[in-house]
Amino acid sequence: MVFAGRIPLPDAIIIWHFLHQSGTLTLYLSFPRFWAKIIWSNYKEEVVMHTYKEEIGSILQSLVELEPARVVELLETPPDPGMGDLAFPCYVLAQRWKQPPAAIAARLARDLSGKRGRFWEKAEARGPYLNFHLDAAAFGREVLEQISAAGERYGWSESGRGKTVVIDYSSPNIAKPFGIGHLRSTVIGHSLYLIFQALGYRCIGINHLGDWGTQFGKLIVAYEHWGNEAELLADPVNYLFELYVRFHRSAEEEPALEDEARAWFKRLEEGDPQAVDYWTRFRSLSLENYESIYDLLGIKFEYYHGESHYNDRLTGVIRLVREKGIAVESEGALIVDLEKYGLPPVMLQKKDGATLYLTRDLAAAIYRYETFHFDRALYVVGAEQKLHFQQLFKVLELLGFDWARNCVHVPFGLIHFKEGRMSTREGKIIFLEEVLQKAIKMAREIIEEKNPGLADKDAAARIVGLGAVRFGDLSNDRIKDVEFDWDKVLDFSGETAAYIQYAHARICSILRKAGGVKAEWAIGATALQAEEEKALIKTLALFPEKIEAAAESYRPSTIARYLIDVARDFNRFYHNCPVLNSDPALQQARLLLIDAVRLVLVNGMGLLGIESPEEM
RNA sequence: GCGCCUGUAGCUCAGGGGAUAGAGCAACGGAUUCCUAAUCCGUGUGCCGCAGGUUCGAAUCCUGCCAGGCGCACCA
Repeated sequence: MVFAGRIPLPDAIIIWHFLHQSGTLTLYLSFPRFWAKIIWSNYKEEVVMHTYKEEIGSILQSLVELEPARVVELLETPPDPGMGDLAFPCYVLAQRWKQPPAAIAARLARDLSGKRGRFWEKAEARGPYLNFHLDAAAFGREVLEQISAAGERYGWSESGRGKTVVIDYSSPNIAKPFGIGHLRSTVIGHSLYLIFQALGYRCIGINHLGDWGTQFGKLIVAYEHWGNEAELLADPVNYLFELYVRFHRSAEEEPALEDEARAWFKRLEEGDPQAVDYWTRFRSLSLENYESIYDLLGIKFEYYHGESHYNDRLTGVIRLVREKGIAVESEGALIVDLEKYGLPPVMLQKKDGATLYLTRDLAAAIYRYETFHFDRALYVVGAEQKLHFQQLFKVLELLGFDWARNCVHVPFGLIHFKEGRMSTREGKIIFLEEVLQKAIKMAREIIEEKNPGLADKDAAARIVGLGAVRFGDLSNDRIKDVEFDWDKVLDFSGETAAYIQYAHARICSILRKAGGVKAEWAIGATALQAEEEKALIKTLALFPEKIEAAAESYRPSTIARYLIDVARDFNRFYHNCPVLNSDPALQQARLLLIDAVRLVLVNGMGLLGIESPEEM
């Protein structure tokens, strides 16, 4: 509860405040459905809706007998800015009012003729639509003021305040090299982490390392048969990879090796010292490699809780499942029959007594809830594991955990070669490290060619190269499969991170020459009347809702696409509206505008885990 | 066999009930006395997989089919 003067505002949260030199205090408040600005000056309160959408929603409320929120939902953007900035389609009213939509639009336009709002200056009918035209000056000033005041927090909100979201991402099977296939979970998960954090959630990032299971039995068998210490220490990750591939090649002709591997894993689960010793070495050797890549990518986790972390909780889980009476013995194994729910049965314990992936996921989920009391738990894991998660969540539900419905599998498509899928077992894999290094090298070459005078080329190349790889993965809808193509990875033109970074660098260059900006210049926004300027301002205003949309659908691509739009709008502006070579008043307004663009680009790219260099 | 996902321009993909379906790449042409040409502008392209249905209105929702991918008990 916040008190605005004498008016109590329930459920409001102060987002930020700004004390002007004049003594005026500006408060931005967040309500459950909208947010508002309150300006205090001589005890007069003025409440202004944040967006013109909401303003229109309240204006139309009485005229069309619809809830403001419903009106806002129906509002859309006309195909051509010349038609207006926002359109209300009148079809919905046609049935209720028994009139053709065009007649309704005309009538509403008549009702509103001569009227204007704080952000719109006129409304007119065009066919079945009631089109609103923005007051570009008032709107532009408001947008620039807000962005300038919010700065590096522009777009952020408090909608997730007090809530916790646990995000399971990256989660590679170690003892295998970090392949390009691991990139997706890593960057999508990390981006979701940043997005939820921007919305005020407390985020817990967990790297659920695949550091347990039969693959370690396989490695031990391979090492016992063919391994040698010197080679292992010389190049641990590649050597383990070779052993892993060799195991699978040999196992095709000698299936007994698989039994040997299972036996070793069983020994590991029983705590056999020799097995544990092997496991510890293999685990730490490959983890070193993983950590170097996370460092390069700037990714951190709150916890590296691998599957092995839950070992001492597995018997408890098995006991719980038995107590609840949902498990049955079948062919010597312990399973849960899910036929009633249209799902195949799941196995929790093999006939040799060893546990499985799902058993450990069960233990992990329970542990996470007990530890973090999450409001939501996300699993950023490939779409091919959809069934696994349906089963996991169903078993949790059968165990009586009502928080099971807050567990969400965030699936993504497979990354594959033109020729077919990647396979670690067959050695058909691309090393992520190689991809990153090549991208950085290519970026470096382009910088050498385009900007030979740049001071720190290596730093810029690193940012641009890593950005290209990340953006390539984040800009398409995560659910779609992607084909790995070197040409595409190493392409820096068109809809890429470099396009956005380049726009950012251009802005920084202008700002350096101008020597800075001042928030007060927002008053001059009246001067921003060019089509390119109006389009840019409208696009900038969309940023907060894009972040919300990305979180709601768990799709960072929403933000990536949006940033392409921002950069494109900026580039058009750049080519048609000189900043430094314009009249002082216009120059100030334009400087503030491009500074706002800069903030949106930096904040938005930041949510994708991508940096923006000041020069490139 | 059963289940899930995907199918939009030559290629890669946006758009996920609303006005004439959009970008990038590739092709061709143009823009640099001026803030970085990794940019911008212009030219051409579509049975939105197919067939039904719901709706005032469907690329978008529903059903069936086709094609591709991915799953379906001792791997993770």
